[in-house]
This record gives sequence, C-alpha cells and structure tokens, in this order.
Amino acid sequence: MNIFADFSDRVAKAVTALGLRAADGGDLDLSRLTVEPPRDPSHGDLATNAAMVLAKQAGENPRALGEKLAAHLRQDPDVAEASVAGPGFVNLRLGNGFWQARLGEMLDLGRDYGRSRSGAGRKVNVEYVSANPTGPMHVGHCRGAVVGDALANLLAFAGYDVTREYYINDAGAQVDVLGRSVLLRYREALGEDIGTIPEGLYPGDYLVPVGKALAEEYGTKLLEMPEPEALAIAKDKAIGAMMAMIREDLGALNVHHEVFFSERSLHAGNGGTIRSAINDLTLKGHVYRGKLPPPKGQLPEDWEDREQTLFRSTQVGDDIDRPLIKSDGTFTYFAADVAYMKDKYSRGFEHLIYVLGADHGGYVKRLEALARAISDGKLHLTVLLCQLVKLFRNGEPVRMSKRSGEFVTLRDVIDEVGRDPVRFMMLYRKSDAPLDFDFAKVTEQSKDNPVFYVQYASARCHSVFRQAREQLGVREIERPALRASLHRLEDEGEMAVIRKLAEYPRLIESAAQALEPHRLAFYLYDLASQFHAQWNRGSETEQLRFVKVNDPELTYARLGLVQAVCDVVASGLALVGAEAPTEMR
RNA sequence: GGUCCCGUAGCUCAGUAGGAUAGAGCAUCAGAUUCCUAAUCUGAGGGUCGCAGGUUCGAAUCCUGCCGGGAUCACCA
Repeated sequence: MNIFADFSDRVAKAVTALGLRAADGGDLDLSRLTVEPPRDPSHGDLATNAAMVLAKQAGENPRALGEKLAAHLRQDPDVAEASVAGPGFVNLRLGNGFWQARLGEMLDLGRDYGRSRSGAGRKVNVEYVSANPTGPMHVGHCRGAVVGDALANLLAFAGYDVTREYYINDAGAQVDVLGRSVLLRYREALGEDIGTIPEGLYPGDYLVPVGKALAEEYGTKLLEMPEPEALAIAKDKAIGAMMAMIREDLGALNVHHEVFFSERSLHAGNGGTIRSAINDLTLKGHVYRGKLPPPKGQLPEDWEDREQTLFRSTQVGDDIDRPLIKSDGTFTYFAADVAYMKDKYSRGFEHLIYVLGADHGGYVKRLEALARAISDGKLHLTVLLCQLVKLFRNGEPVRMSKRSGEFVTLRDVIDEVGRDPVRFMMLYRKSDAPLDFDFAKVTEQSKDNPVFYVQYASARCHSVFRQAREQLGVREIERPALRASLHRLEDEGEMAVIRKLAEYPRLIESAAQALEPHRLAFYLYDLASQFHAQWNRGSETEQLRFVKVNDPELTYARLGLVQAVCDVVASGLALVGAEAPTEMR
C-alpha cells in the first residue's frame, strides 16, 4: 500500500486518457514521472512532475499541460483539489476520507504495515562484522555491525531473501600469533613465570582462560609434543574461544548472523578449493605470471621487483593487477577471497553486499573486479564503507592504543550506554560520514537525544491507551472498535500524522533500494516529532485531546491514530534493532 | 603521486535517484505546565549549499577542473 506508487499509476492513466502522443506519434516516455510528497506541505499532499517531464515530448507548454492533467485528476473521487503551481507541478490534495481509509488499512496490517515485496525474493548476501578472531570486539567494529544488521533487516522487510554472513579470518599470520600467545598463557597456567608478554604477541587478559582450559584438558602433554602440533591445538582452541566471545558480544548488540564462513576451510586439503577457484579464473584468461609495475609517486624503501601469479584485474575495472600467489608459493589473502566469492556465487546470490570500515577503501575495486571476472558481470556487488567512529567523553576524545591492549571494547560501550542508544546512534548518520559518539550525550534523557525522543513516542502511545482504558472504564480496547470510528478524524494535525504514516512503505522501499538504513532513523525521528506535536496541541486545546470521555467514538478514532503510530514506531525500531518501550520511568 | 569518501546555518547533520521560497536538532532570543508523562510543544533570527565552469525548462544533487579535510596504497590479514 504505497500511496505514491498508487498515484503514480493514476497519473499515468490520466496522461493516457488525455490521449497525448509524442511528437513523432509514438508513446510518451513516462519513466521519469514521479509522485512525491511536496517539500512544503502547504502545497498539498502529493505533487507530480508529470507535466514538466512530458511537456517537451508532447510539444506542449508545461503549465497548460498541467492544467489539463489537473482537470482530469479532479474527477478522481479521492482528489479534493488539484492545482498547477510553479513551473508546472500538479499538486493534489486528497480528501479526509482517503486518509481515513489508509489509516484503516494500517490498523488491519498492524506490524506488517510497510512490509514490501519490492525485493521480489532476490537472494542477497550481506557480509558484515567479520572481525578477526583474535580478541574481543572493540568499538571500531560496532558501526559496521549495526549498519550491516539494520540493512539486512530492512532488506528482508522489503522483500529480499537475505543471508547475514560473517567471514572468519581464521587463517594466516595473525592466528599463528594468537596460537603462540595462547601457548604462553598455557605455560603460565601450568605455573611457569612468563614475565611480560613479548612484543608481537597479544597481551590481553582475555587469553588467560584459554590457557587455563588447555592446561586442564591436556596437562603437560602439549609441552612434550612437537611445536607445530601443539600450536595447531592451541590455535583451534583459541579460535573457538574467540569466536564464542565475539558471538556473545554480537548477541549483546542484538546482531545475529545465519552463516559463519571459515577462511581456514578454504585452505583445507592443501588449498584445493582455492586452487580450483584460481583455475577457473585462469581458464577465463584472468590469470598470468608477471611482475607488477612499481607504484607511482614515491617508491617504498623496501620495494622489490618480483615475478608472481597475478589476477589481471585491470581488465575488469581495477587500477592494478593483484597477486594471488606469493613468491614463496603460498596463497595471498586475496586468493582465499576468490574462492570465497566463488562459493557465494555458487550459492545463488544475485547481489553481494559488503559492509566494511573506511580503512578497507582500497579493497573495493578489486572486489568489484573479482565479481565481474567470476560471474561475467552477472553478479552485483556493493561495498558500503562506514567511516570511522570517534569516541568522546565529556567533549574529550577517548584515546585508544591497540598495541598495549588498551582499547574500548564493544562490551564496555554497551554496558555503559545500553544497546538501544548504541544501535540508534550508529544509524543516525549516513554511513559515509564520520560519526562522533559522545558517551554523555547518548545517555542523556531529553529531546537532544534522538533515541529517547523516539522511544518516548512509543511509551507515550502506550500511556495514552492506559489512560483511555481507565477513563472509559474498559478492560481492553480492540482494533475493530478503533477502525469503526475513523471517519471522526478531521483535525488537520491528525491528518498530518496520517500523512507521515503513509510515507512509511515508500520509505522502506527507497531506503532498501538505496541501501541506506540511516533513513529509517531519521524517519522515526520525524514521525515522533509529528506525534509529540499533536499530543501537545491537546494540552493547549482541550478539544484535541486523544481521550474524550464524553465522546467515546471520537476517542476510539483518535486511539486508532495512536495505535498506528505505535505500530509504525515499533516496526521501525525493530528494524533499527532497538526496543519499543511501553513506558519510561 | 594514485585511488576512494567528505565539504550545506555559529555547532552537529538531513536533503527522499534533477524540482517550487534549501530543512531539522543544538546554541541564541520570545512564549506555553490547574494538562492523556513539560523526558514535550509553539514562534523568531541565522545560508554565496567549498570555488569556477558545463549539461537543461530547472542543479546542493549530474559532468570537468581547482581548493580544503579524512582514509588508503604493492607476497598484512
């Protein structure tokens, strides 16, 4: 029930009915025709650019064409008023009956209102977080986690078939370091004095329990076996423990993935999976042995000219060819990516979305190139780069040092400010803009804090219902009763709230298509603002209060509006991943 | 030096796939509480949309060039 799409059709039909033809006698191109809410509400409820878009094609004056269109649209029973303004906009004002009917539909749909089929069940893979399993999650991971999760929620609500995926970087040098760090903690657990943790190993306390667990399980056995064997055992144990910790952290943020994909699994069996993926690329002519040109500008001091196996990514849009096999014969990180993306492609995804931190900007082009090479251009790939989050405490930046192990963990932040503010604030900015996160501001309970402002709208809705039940002396208020009296809604402020609610389906569709979950947060803020405004009009004007004891029918009608606000706020907050509270004390 | 992102009110930011007189919040100023939660609301002031060209009926939005800020840059994952 997207009224803008609905009226887009009605306008198109009106154009057809006018019998307009293109100058060459063919059909008119209606693809640029839009129906939108006008910027300025005083212009009306809907505005279309039809006359301006079609004027040139039809060889007519835009305003004259607009007049014809307006005259035709006036015959629509839902249209109360149609006028031409500015360069040729046709503004429509719709009758109260139309809006009351829309509100009725919202109440029937309840929490499903806004759900869309525009995604048409297309298979989309959203990969996000993918933090290395070498320690707890820190704040830096938080934005991508929330943006990815909210985006996945949004896409699912818009009718896409979404898979949330986490790529575990459990191969390579950093997990060797992890393994060695754990072995040290293991010796410590056996009573050895390990002194200070050597440079190059992970110093964090979170590895202590893993060492203890190894000591309990193996006693001194690991000390007696060959180093590589012991290391392998320590690595397994450590990765398992780190992933358990990460999953717990993610759970605290209300983030849940359906698939955890292990990089190590691609290397299993002597790298057969990766080898075969590279073979596929080779057969398509994308792989060669050669040397990379030195980078332009200043040459790094340790630059070495060497021959290696390269992916000819420049042929599919990249700036430079990318190494697949190192000079010592082992695979690069990117080689595993080739196999991983091939795997995703073979699982039937049409669209791959990667939510990455801004520091991965340099990685985008090679991923795009890879998608083209693997699928011959059939696979869509989008990288969403999230800019950095800067932490502040009372206006002072919070310093973090990863080397010393002194970083603010995700858990710290959630414990301090709560899950909902974290989730909402991470979305209260478009992801390609940097974000300042101030501990003090985010916990503040005032309208300066958008989280509380929106949640308060939800609480206020419930509060109105509590009041209404008490004052009317009824135990339950059923939806059919609300729905039956909607014709009593006539106040302009009430209509404004309905109009805002009516934008919700369109917002879902366009935010999903643009892959911009932040629009959800801004919409919720707007809706809350409309609702609070209407509530307050009741405190100035007695007649406008939601609960009118001497007029139960009108009360039910207004409660219908409150119920719809409550539903949409709850629906939107659920997509954001936050609670819709029933009261705030 | 290459690539990517950003530049909108004093501050923090929106701007819905090119639309009308560019919008919020904070801050400033002026108001509203015998009231369904004032954790709220109403109003005022505040702008060369970084600069210069271009595309067209129409540009904050698209293209080109410059200026400024950030990120990143070759067997690290």
